[in-house]
Amino acid sequence: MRARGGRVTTARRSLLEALFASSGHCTAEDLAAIVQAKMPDVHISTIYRNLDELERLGVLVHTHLGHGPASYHLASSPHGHLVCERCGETVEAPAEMFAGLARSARKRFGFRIDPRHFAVLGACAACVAAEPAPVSFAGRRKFTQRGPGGSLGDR
Amino acid sequence: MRARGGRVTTARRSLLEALFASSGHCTAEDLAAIVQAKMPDVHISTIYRNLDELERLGVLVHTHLGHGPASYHLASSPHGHLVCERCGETVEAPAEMFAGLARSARKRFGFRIDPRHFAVLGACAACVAAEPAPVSFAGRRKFTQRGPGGSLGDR
DNA sequence: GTAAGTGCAAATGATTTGCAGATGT
DNA sequence: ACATCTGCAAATCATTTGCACTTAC
Repeated sequence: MRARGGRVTTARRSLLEALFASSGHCTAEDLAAIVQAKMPDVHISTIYRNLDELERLGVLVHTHLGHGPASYHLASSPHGHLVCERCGETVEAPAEMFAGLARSARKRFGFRIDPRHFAVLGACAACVAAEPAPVSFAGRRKFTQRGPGGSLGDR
Repeated sequence: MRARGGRVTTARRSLLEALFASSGHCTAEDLAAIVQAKMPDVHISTIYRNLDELERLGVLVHTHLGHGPASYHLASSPHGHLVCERCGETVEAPAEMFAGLARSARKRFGFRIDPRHFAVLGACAACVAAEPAPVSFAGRRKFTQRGPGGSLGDR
């Protein structure tokens, strides 16, 4: 099924391997790091170009999990994301959780939602518990995904 | 109620006026344009700093309606957004549309969602109707919000 | 052989930051 | 007076693009 419509280059093959290896939620830079471990000359712009291409082919999708870079993962098993605004914790939300929203969006506005492209932000269980007082949603402050380790085994 | 904790400067007052005048969904640059119409020397960085400040005070919130710049609006009347990936059409989604999602997120993950911060993308009624064949969600391509007119009266 | 793909450097767009000078209280 | 704000220029971060050169087919 590889690269229908284009050429099979080493950079492309390597990018796909990186995607399969690190199942889910890598930034372009994460993937670049993995690919460059074997092929140091593969440039980040090539990564971006191929991610674009693979997305156009429907092989993968990108998602915005918050401020900061986009995350890429294979298109199989469609799911949305819940991301904690405090700690960056990300949980995959199965498509059926969006069924109610999808239905009312369609009914009221004729709108068909795609719950995959942008994450739903909020507060994870741990952060809700650790909260001082229920002051609505004031004190938000920018957070960064991607733990101290940088790429890959992130969290 | 103005600027509790800080000073009342002309730039700040003017920014608030711009926000009240153009009810809802302005980018920082839109707001800068409005402010600069009267005070040409107010710099965009000042706009950003004050938007940050006002958000910290809970006066306004920012939302990401897609790729591209963030939108700011007054914190009153909490609502989410549905944004068409094809044409950029934006509709305000009343909070209760997210009730089902909020409930299942809490039940399954202890997660408390904030439907305001990121928009839910998808396809608006017009674009769904104009669609050739139901090819799932392949052919996405980047879109730009902000119609030809630029700031303000945008749609 | 030739068009598609690549590496690199430079451009882009949105936002942030350092700093010296201006201004609200 | 003096800390807070502001204007400006430069920095940053994620991503894109132009171009000359390689490479898969």
